[in-house]
Order: sequence, then C-alpha cells, then structure tokens
Amino acid sequence: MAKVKKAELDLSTEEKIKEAASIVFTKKGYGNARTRDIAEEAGINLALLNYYFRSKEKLFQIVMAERIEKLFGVLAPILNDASTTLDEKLEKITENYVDMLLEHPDLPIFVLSEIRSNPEQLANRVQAPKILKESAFVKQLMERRSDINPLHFIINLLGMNLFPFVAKPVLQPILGSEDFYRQMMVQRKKLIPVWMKLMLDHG
Amino acid sequence: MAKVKKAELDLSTEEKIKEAASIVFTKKGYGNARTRDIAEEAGINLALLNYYFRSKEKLFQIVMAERIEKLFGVLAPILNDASTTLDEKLEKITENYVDMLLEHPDLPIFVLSEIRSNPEQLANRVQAPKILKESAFVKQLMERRSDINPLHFIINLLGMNLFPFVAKPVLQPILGSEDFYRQMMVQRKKLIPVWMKLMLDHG
DNA sequence: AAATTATTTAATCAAATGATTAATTTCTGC
DNA sequence: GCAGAAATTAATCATTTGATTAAATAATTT
Repeated sequence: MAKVKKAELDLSTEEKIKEAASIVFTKKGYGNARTRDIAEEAGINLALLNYYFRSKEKLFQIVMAERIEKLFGVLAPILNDASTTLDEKLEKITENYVDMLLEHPDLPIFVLSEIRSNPEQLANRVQAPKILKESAFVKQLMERRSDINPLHFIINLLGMNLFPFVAKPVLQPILGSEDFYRQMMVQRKKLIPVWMKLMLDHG
Repeated sequence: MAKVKKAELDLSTEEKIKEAASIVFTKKGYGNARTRDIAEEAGINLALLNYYFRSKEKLFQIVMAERIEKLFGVLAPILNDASTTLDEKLEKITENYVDMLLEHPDLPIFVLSEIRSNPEQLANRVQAPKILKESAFVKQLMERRSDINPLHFIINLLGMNLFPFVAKPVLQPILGSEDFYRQMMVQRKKLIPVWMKLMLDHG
C-alpha cells in the first residue's frame, strides 16, 4: 500500500493518468504543473503520459472539459426544468453545489483561473450561459421580479454558493478548523435559499 | 508612441519592470508568465529584470504583496471604524470594491488562485482576517443578528462584490458587451447594500 | 574632463521540462 | 505455446527558460 491512492487501485493506466492529472492541475494550475508531477502522482512512467495522451496540452484539455462539466453541468437540467418552482430550483442548486464543493473545494478557483489565463479557448466551453436566457429559471425570475435584471440574482446565487470555496484559503484561517468550515458550509445549504427568497420578495 | 503604454512614459526602469510584472502575472499567473514576457511588456532587456530584482520569484513576491494589499487593504480601515454605522460600512465596502474592481477586474481571481497554488506561503499574508474578529464590523453584525454567525454575512458581502469579477470570463458572454457588464456592476453598488440589509433584518 | 559608478545590452549558460526513441516486458488471439 | 500487438521502461533529445557574464554605454562625482 503506502502511497497508493485508494481510487487508483484497479484503474487502467489511462484512467490513472487522467485522475492524477486532474489532481495536479487542479492543485497547481496548468502552468505550475509538471508532467513529471503527474506521472509521479499516477505512479507511472513519464513516457506513458505521452503514449496515452500525446501531450501535456491535450491531457489538460480533456481534464478541463471534465472539470467544466462538473462545475457547471449541474445547472442546465435544473434551470430548464419547467415542472419545478423557482424556490425549488434555488434549493436544488444550493444543495447540489454545497454538497459537491465540499468534496471538491478547489474546483471553482481552478476552472475560473484557467479560463482567465486562456479565455479565448476556454470561455466558450461553458454551456450553461447559452441556455440561460431561454431557461425556465430566468422566466420565473422575471415573473417574480420584473424590475431587476435576473442576472443579478444569478450572480448572487452563484456568488454565495461558489465564493466561500473560491476564497477558502483566505477564509480557512479565520474559521479555524476544517471541521468548522464544513459546518458553516452545511448551514448555508438552508440559509442561501432563504436569503435568495428575501432578495426576490423585498427591497 | 505605438506600443508604449501610457503610464510607462516617465517611469524608472525598476518601476517599469514592476508594472509590467504586475500586468503579466495578473493576466497569466506565475506559472504561465515568462520573464521574457515581462521584459517585453516593460520594453527592457531581459537581464535588467534580474539586475533589479534578482529573480522571477523575488519580483513575484513584491508584486504579490502589492496585489494582496490592493485587494484586501481597503477592508481594515472600514471594518475598524467605530464611528460609522453597520449600514454605512456595507455601503462603503461595496462602493470601494465595485469602483476598484471595474478598474482591475482580474485582481481577485489572480490573488485567490495564486494563494491556492501556494497557500502555505501566501495565505498568511492577508491581514484582514486577523483583525476581523475584534473589529467594530463584527461586533455590529453580532448585535444586529445574534442568531447567525457574522462570517456568513461577510462571505455574502464579499461574494456578491467579488464573485462577478472572479467569474467575469464566464459572465461576459451572457451579458454581451463590456459596456453592459459595467452597467450591471454599477447597479450593484446600490443593490448589494440593500440586499445585505434585507438579510440582516429578516429571515 | 577624467575617473568612478550605475545602467544597459548581446551573448551565453545550466537546469528544467515536454517529448521521443529504442529496447524490454506483458498481454492477447490463435 | 507462440507470434504479434500493446504496454512499459530507461535513456536521451531538443527546446524553453531563468539566470549570469563580460563588454559597452550613460550618468555621476570630483
């Protein structure tokens, strides 16, 4: 055993490399990640990285597509669901994000910072924006508050959900223990929908 | 003229390099930035970078300290001011952030992503957290809402202010023009304090 | 103005890094 | 069990990249 990661046990070499790449890229970013770091993390020979994925860049593109999907993929089905109320959507989105981000706290900062350093190639890969304007969600928002651009509420919802994870390295020292940080994020699952409803119905 | 940046005109070589480094590091991140990029941006010979700053790493540390100060330095004086009301603080913080971030939109994602990729060295450089707990701001928050951890409100305030800039590359395509993006951010100067007050007084 | 110091430049170095190669081992189909 | 294919390895390559050097130029001092 020793250094072998649990999930790595029965994965194929290709999957091991992709897993390792995801870990290393997410932790350090593309520019700070070394193919040798990835090979070591995966426990494989460096040449295998190029054997299976041709290049660091190609491997990154594959990992990045998966990470973008993981971060924004949850949105589309919820936003487009005409059978749920606006309140239910707010609750679903929050619940999904908090649960997912507690498991992958550095996902948002990774995706957003990589998009920033390469916007022309990556920004258009995010699908959610494209469906947004025609979504049931936006329609419901406009019905409820016709005087405020619905994007404000979307920014607030995503901000309250994602920001505490984006800023985790700064917030953690304030909050003290990792455990207390988790506690607060769990509290927010109930609080964020309440706050969103307040903003929608007052002011 | 041509490619010469306006601010660069009468700066000393040392200042030109620091300015260029700030631009290049902020746009690409440490790992993707090349000392040759910085030299070119500054319009100076590559060797001068090492002549004035010893190394890329040292130059980065200097730039980073300034960027952290720019992003979080505005907080301490406002948070500690016992002479202003909580509502005034919310308005001041929001006004300061929106104005500053419209000029430096990629500042938050830069600082936060660099801290993520090197937390042990950078996270403790942020001063704001240290003074936070003893601040007038936190006291006022606890007075107003004793049943909710004041950090929730701080997260929401920073999230609503910083997140739209952190996520700018993703949001921009939805909003369309740069001009419309600016418009929305200006709107938020009035909206965010209103929303914060709502959260504090209801729910 | 001469001497000294500071700045700038072109050329070069050494290490890091992504990628390839050729040989070896393991697996698969027959 | 064997032949061919696939996977793996150690060694090496070529380029990039941060940094240095020695010479040239500019600024400052006396």
